[in-house]
Amino acid sequence: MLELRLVQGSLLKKVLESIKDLVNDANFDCSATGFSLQAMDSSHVALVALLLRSEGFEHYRCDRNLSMGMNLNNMSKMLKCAGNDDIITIKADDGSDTVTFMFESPTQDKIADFEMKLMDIDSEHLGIPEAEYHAIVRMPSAEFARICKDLSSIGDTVVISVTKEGVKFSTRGDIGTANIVCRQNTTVDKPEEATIVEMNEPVSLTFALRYMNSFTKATPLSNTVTISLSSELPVVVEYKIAEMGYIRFYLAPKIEEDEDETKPQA
Amino acid sequence: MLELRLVQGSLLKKVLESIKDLVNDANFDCSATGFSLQAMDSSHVALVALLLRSEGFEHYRCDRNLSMGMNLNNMSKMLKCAGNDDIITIKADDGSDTVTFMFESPTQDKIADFEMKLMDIDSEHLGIPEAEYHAIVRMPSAEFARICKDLSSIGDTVVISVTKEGVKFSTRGDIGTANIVCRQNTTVDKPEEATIVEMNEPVSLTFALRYMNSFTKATPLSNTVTISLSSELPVVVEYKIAEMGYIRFYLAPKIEEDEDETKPQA
DNA sequence: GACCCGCATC
DNA sequence: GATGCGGGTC
Repeated sequence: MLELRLVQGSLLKKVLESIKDLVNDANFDCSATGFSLQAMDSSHVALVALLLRSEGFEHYRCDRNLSMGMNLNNMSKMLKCAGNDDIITIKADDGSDTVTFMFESPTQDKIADFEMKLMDIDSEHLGIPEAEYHAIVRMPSAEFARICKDLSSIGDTVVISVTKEGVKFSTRGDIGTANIVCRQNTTVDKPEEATIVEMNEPVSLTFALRYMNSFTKATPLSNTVTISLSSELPVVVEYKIAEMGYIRFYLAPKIEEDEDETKPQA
Repeated sequence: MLELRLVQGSLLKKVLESIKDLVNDANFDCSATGFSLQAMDSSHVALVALLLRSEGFEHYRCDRNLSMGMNLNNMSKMLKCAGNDDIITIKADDGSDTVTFMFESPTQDKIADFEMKLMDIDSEHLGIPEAEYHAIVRMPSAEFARICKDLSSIGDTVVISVTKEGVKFSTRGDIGTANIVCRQNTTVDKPEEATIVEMNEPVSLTFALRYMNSFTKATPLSNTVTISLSSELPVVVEYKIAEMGYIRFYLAPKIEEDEDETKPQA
């Protein structure tokens, strides 16, 4: 028996908006710890890891670990039927092949329940080791989204370079080149507007903008984004979900080629 | 000679927006009583009845009864040329095969007139008997529209069930099922936000969501919608038009089939 | 289905 | 002035 009551239902709506374009089907795993998901994108290049800790739910009952395979597109369709202020409850009986989403309007005048069929999905759950990163950049999520969108109109890949001074996003395409430098800036009024660079050693890595732009769909979930970089490791793009957990996107860097061959294929 | 001056011209614009997708051609009937229309939708399944009473017009002159056949798409194109604050005057000479729409801007700085050809349309004007309904639901029109839209992302038909407690909208489709319950609620601050259920006996009827979603195009005309249901009778979905009349949509229920065959074809 | 723009609301 | 919602376009 599973029953998770999330007062801020819009969080779950946003979570689905941010991953449904990347992943078609995925298992949601419920345990005493929380509600989580780990999945590769459809082309098996990027990885999404979501965690919503049990403490973030108003009510969290999970009698035993449960893995529920869902079609994220269908799940998203159902969640779109919830109002942004609705309370969302996720229910499943043990052994059932369906999950129920219940939406309560703030006034309790409208109560909706949506039942969705579950699917069998075999997914290898990767253990993702905690790693030391050469550099960790924290910056406003909207700014990062804007940069990725802007650069993708020029080129297909972005080179992210971190130095003590800040972080540089560069691209190159048929029509020209672009470099956007964000200087470290901690003296801003509001902490969520700060750009903070923690650097152990300089690093410069290349990524496909197509995936970066997918990741930035999670921008509504958090004011800030954290980008963790090491040479030879996948970048981690993390959006914290207030009081509950995070959504993290992992993407392997492209192998750097010659300077004048900056558009290698994946 | 016909001359109808409607100060709130946006009403007429909204009326056309709400029926032009349902009905291609229709006769507008003018009499001393008012300006009215009754027409079946193009697939002959739903019926629209519009009434704009003469008292709602600033000036209403209709020397003798007149039936004017119009292509609603063309009429809508012309009305789109009127500003939302414009005063609209409808003019026709006896025996003429055209109608003229005149638009006056609020400041009188712009006066436009659009002449449209009339068409011969033979339409049986159905007498619609006043009926006793098993249940009448009044609810915010935007909420009803939202429910119809949401459910249509899951299934093709909606079952509307009224009990003393409230009204339930249900559907079923390939990806799952949905039930939305709206409880009776008269204690709300604003009367237009209330949900009121008058029930003589419980009723449960099935309708094609495609038509319901067409009807809800009339939502801008009124804050509330009234849904009148009886078994074996067409449902009436009514939007009152302030100070002037109403627009009503009639739709026959689908014949209920077995529980496990809930998606019959029209 | 995703993206962009305009309108309405707070 | 900023944010959220809805409609239209690609």
